[in-house]
Amino acid sequence: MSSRPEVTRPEVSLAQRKRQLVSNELTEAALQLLARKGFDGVTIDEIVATAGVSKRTFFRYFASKEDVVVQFLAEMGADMCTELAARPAGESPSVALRQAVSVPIAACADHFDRALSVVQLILRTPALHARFLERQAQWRDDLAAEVARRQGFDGDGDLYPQLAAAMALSAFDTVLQRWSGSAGAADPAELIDQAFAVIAPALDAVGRRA
Amino acid sequence: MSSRPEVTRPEVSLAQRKRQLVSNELTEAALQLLARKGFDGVTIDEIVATAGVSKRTFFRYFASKEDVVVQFLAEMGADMCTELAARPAGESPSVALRQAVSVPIAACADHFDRALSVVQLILRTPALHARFLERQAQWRDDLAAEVARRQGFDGDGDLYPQLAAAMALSAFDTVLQRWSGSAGAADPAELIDQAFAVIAPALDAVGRRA
DNA sequence: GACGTCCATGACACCAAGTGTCAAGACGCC
DNA sequence: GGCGTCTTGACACTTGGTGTCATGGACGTC
Repeated sequence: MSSRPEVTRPEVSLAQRKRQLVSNELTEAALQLLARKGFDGVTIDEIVATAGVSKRTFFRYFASKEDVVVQFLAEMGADMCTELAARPAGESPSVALRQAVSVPIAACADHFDRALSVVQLILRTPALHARFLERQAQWRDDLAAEVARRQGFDGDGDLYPQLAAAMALSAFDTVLQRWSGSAGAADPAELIDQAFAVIAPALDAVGRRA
Repeated sequence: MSSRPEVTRPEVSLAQRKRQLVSNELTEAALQLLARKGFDGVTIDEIVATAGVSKRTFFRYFASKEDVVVQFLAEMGADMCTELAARPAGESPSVALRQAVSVPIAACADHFDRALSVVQLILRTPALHARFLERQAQWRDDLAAEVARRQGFDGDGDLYPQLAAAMALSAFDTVLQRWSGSAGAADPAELIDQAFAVIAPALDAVGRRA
């Protein structure tokens, strides 16, 4: 945030738009090929040939073959944290977390077909599932920090924040699993409600503290 | 080696004992090297050179470089399921699951130093953490099936079994994390109790069913 | 004791993921 | 037009992982 006598184009620079374009092209080519031929049935060379760039460029945009899929859902974690931070302070943990988790779920329902095929691909491919879970572990830490802040925990003393975040993400996972298993037929919002009905007694039992 | 009055077991064939020997040698070499130089700092060639076998043989015993570490904790999942199945039918879900989760934790405390270094290695290495979580997802399904059986759920209708298993494993993860983070100083049994005190209200709220 | 079978192994070639390096081109600024 | 910066492609290279085949040892059978 410098008060620099600004830029002719306050919009994004041409270079950045080009970067975005290449990234989109790569993601598009990858998701289409992977959804059609499976994760192990597609090589990086195939993807980059389709997208019209070199292999080296692929790895300048994505850290790994898994990354191009998982990163497609990357902002989910950030969205959840943002939403949780935005919930009113007085709201109970179960309600606040349910709203937070609902954000990415709603986004899935939004881009229905695309999201469904990606989620199915991830859940069906061990290597992708593993990376997805690992990324979730980072979301969990972020969520836990926010829960601790909201509920006034000082930090590492109590297990509640970590567990509350973990339970919310378990609900998220279970919903995703059911949703993709039903080929999108199940209502995500309803599944979320059912899942949180199960875990809410633990989330809201946080009464006394030191 | 076998200084003990040897029982030549016709049960276990020589071939099987040889297999076990090679497997142990490989695991030993791998864990020592990995703990010392980190996951990315050790190549398969180094490991097999230390163990005195060929690279091809390594992959006849382990599916991947990650596997040699994660498989070291593999029976944990089976142990948990076995213990859960052995708990008395009348026991509440929270108690039964706590006992089940306590089994591998106690095993960790048993082989203290070895288990600690392995757990720390896993939690500190993204690739290993990912594989570990993915393996846990399989444990979760097994545990969920057993929970469903115990509580009389018919199967895929209700989310409770999946979520109960997920919560128990979240407790497991959180305990492992705290334990390894404290370099083994924290008491695992105490951590387990704390964790289950948080999630028990949800586990035991399973009242009515179809 | 010789023979045939099974199985684990090692050697080797091979594919695919990922990285380091470098030269060439595109862009922005003066 | 000239110059620094950023992006890219080409290429070589390391490493994880697999297919294939020949060897050799253990074991059972004659």
